[in-house]
Amino acid sequence: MAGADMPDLGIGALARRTGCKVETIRYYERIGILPEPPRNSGGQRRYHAWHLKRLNFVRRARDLGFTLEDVRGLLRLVDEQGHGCDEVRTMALGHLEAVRARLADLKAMEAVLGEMVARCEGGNVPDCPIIDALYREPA
Amino acid sequence: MAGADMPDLGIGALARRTGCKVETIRYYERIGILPEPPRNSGGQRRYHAWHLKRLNFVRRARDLGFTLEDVRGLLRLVDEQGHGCDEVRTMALGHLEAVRARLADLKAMEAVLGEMVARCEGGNVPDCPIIDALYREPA
DNA sequence: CTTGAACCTGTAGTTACTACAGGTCCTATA
DNA sequence: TATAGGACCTGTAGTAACTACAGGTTCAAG
Repeated sequence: MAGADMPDLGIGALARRTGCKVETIRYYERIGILPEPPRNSGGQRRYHAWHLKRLNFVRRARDLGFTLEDVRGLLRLVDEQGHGCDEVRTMALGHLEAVRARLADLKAMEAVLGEMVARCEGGNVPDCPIIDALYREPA
Repeated sequence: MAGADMPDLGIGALARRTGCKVETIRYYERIGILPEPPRNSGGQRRYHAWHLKRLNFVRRARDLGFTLEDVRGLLRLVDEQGHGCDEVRTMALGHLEAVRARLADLKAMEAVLGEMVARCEGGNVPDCPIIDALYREPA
């Protein structure tokens, strides 16, 4: 029996519960990622559990590196009842490949940087091996 | 005896030799990364070997993931004669750490994505395990 | 001399937010 | 009930690092 049943949330409370910033939530609404919530008599946004769930979905997908366009696609698939699991899988696989490519890039960068720094251990030589390395091998 | 002595280069030739786009070169000039070259009688930019060397330096540093601000700092150090090798080393080390942190992030992403996709292998279940995974664990 | 590629400037678009400015509303306390 | 101050509102502009035009000039080859 933690939170009783939750009537509705202001934008700040939603932000706290999802880890998004308030401005980000309004931004998602503006670009159509999060639907416009109802407003109270004073014109302020009131969110329900549904919005919380959806925003958490968005945030998790973003954390995993999906672009907002990807997220838009995933949400579309989620919203079609009986969504095609293979479409979702295809998107996730494509993204996984992109992540792996980026990983390979970063590993190469790490190797070059690591070697540059290691060669420099010596200290204060007049012609720095790091600068030299940057001038050499334009890839 | 490859290229004889090279008198000067138009912006397009410089672009071809460095792998930068023409617009990028003009952009670097605008923001002060690449100094303004002399112009010919018609007002077009003429580059020399020095610019080629400097732009290659910039490009290589960018390829290694240094920001333009980093590059600005590196160039400043390069231009001070008797530059401090330890300053350069500190920058490179800092950057190496950033790269390693990003690598760790990406590896975590890869693991989660990989597992999501693997659980989905089965095919066309009505409630997709990937979507489920995105709804679960808001991290 | 003509044509078409290369070049010029200046501005706006991209991604995914973030940060104001200048106001209105809500709520708790005195 | 008055009021203080936090939460909220809209709209715009800024960030990084380019990229992509539009609407013109210049260059070089034939």
